[in-house]
Amino acid sequence: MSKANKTPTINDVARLAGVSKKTVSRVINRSALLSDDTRTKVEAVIAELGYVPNPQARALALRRNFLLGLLHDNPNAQTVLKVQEGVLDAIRDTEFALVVRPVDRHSPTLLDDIRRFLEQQRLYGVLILPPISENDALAELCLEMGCGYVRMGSAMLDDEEHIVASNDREMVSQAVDYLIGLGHRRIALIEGPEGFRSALERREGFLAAMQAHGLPVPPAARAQGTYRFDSGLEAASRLLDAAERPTAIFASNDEMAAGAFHAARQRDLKIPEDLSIIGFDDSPIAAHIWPPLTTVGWPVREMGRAAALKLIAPGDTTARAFRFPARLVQRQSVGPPRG
Amino acid sequence: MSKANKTPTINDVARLAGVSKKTVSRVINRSALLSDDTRTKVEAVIAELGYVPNPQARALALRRNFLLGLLHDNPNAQTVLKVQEGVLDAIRDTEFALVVRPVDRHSPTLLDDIRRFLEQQRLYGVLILPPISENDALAELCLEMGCGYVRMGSAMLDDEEHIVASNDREMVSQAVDYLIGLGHRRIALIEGPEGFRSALERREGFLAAMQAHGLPVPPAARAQGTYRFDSGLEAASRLLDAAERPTAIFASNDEMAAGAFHAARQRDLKIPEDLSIIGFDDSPIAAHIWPPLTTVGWPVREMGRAAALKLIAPGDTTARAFRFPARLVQRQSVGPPRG
DNA sequence: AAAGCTTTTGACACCGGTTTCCTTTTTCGC
DNA sequence: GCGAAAAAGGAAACCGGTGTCAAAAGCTTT
Repeated sequence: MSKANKTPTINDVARLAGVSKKTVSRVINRSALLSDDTRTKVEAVIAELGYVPNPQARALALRRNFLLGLLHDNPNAQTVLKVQEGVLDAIRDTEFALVVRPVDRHSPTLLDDIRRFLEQQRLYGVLILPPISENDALAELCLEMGCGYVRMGSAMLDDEEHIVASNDREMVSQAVDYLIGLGHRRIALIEGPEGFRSALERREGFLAAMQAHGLPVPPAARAQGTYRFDSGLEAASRLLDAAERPTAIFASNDEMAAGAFHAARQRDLKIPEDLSIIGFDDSPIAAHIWPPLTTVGWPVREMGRAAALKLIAPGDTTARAFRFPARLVQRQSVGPPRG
Repeated sequence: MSKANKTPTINDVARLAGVSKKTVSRVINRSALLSDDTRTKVEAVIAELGYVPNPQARALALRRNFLLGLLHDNPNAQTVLKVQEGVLDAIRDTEFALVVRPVDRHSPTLLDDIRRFLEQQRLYGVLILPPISENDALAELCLEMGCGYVRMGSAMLDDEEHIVASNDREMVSQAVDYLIGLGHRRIALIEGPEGFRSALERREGFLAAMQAHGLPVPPAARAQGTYRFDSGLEAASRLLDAAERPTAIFASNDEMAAGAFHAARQRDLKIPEDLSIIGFDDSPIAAHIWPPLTTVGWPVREMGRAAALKLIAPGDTTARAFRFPARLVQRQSVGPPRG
């Protein structure tokens, strides 16, 4: 009576069930060494009281908590959210929760900020999204702090424990093969910014496919962007004003592809009749521009799920895949070249 | 020597400083009753050891933790992420962290799932994003569980403690005034789905502005969508095929506006010459379609920050504002009507 | 019935903080 | 110089769980 209305603790359960705390603890943790009798009895009391173990107390006693962190630099809102959903898929029905932490890639105190964050929150592990997942110092920091980590991205490192990656290079090659198969010969590339592993992989995939078919890639058929809309517009403008106008463009992400759409429109080029465009990411924008953009999509949500599983169930071999296949999403921005 | 490499605890600090735990605790919590002498001494040891208090132990002792939750139903990735950033602005340099929890609005077990989530994580408080922020049962659940909460959205309730809202109605009115000022008379509305407060507010804002100018809104000038791209396309198709074709359309969000673009294009209507379109949200897509979409943007990040402050510093009156102004973002999808 | 196992259970210390309450020291007025 | 009040600091209990280890109970075996 007197202690009404407080959330019940393990002690309350123990008292009501007439057993010790430890026994209740055993029931909670599904310990094998328990008679069915006591188990049933304790479970009844737990149900009656609506008892839920206090996660902070557990975290303290076990000397580890059940918080996963997500470090990201907002490259693409949709991607970040899909990863969050994937992580949630993985931790559903567990006691884990997901803590997010946006960071500023360009901050000079980036590493210190993250260190303070890890010290303060004592996370079980963190997921690191591209592009900051490419920062090796960050991975070392996690190691040093004894914090589990998984890096996501289009990385080339073969570190099965700490990497969940897509296979950008191969996918871009396939996309370019597809263009070539349709008859395109003059295919231009809008590549991503220097220093991004994804930009590198996509470029290499592009060049490899062209070379495999013996097609030249003159400097005028390559332009660099920043992964942003404006830069795609600019890059495409340069490409389309070249002497030998390309009949197709591969853009290293959808935003830049959208910029290229704009550049084509300014020049009265019809898509896909005068110009085919392929993007990368399958972001929402791809479906919402006109004509809908053919692009390469990677299974972000599944990757988020796999990354989380790698942290919380490292023994689970079903989650050991670490290189995920992407697929070409065919919409309406690609056709055979004119004539 | 022997206990090397473990993260230092309050006991280690106490021993090295030659004081009791309690004194160290006093230093951490900036208690007033302490001599400067001891304070300096203890602080030196803390710095030397790189001691950081264990948040789980603190949470246990204080009977409350420092976790804020974000409940959302992914209406719009960009919005969710901006809110996350706003919350991070608010909790920077505090010990709070942000836990995210996507939910499925249509799940029959929605409330139970959230209840379990709150029971398990024992959050300090939660932020609820639209559209699930409109669910009153959810707010009651939080109250019942003793969990602080703030609802965000375009709500009409005047509950300064628990609401952070934008002023959709007034903003839509202004947008429509703007169209009328340019000379438009036949203005159509694509409204959001039944049951969304935001859809309601935006519709009311639209109708109020039309009525204020004595302009009729025949049934053929109204169509309902689901807030999704496809529905905008369909709705606009109906509107544009009506006997009296409108010269301007207000769409209740940007995605549907993008769908309307598509419908206009199918009918060879030029934007803005033949048809002006205004959207709502200022989502990334608005800047990435062609022509760039004039739209109404609301200060999502600031609202996220305000919502978080309401939870963690309820006394702070600078954050008491609860109705945020939106603003018209003028791009290129609006012009005077032809002729 | 006693001895010897195995299974089940509980007492107690501990995780790393905070709170309560009490003792010691300092300050200060007279 | 003394007593009293105020300031400073410490001992022990507590928050709600888990780990260790030993005791109790149940079951064979002889």
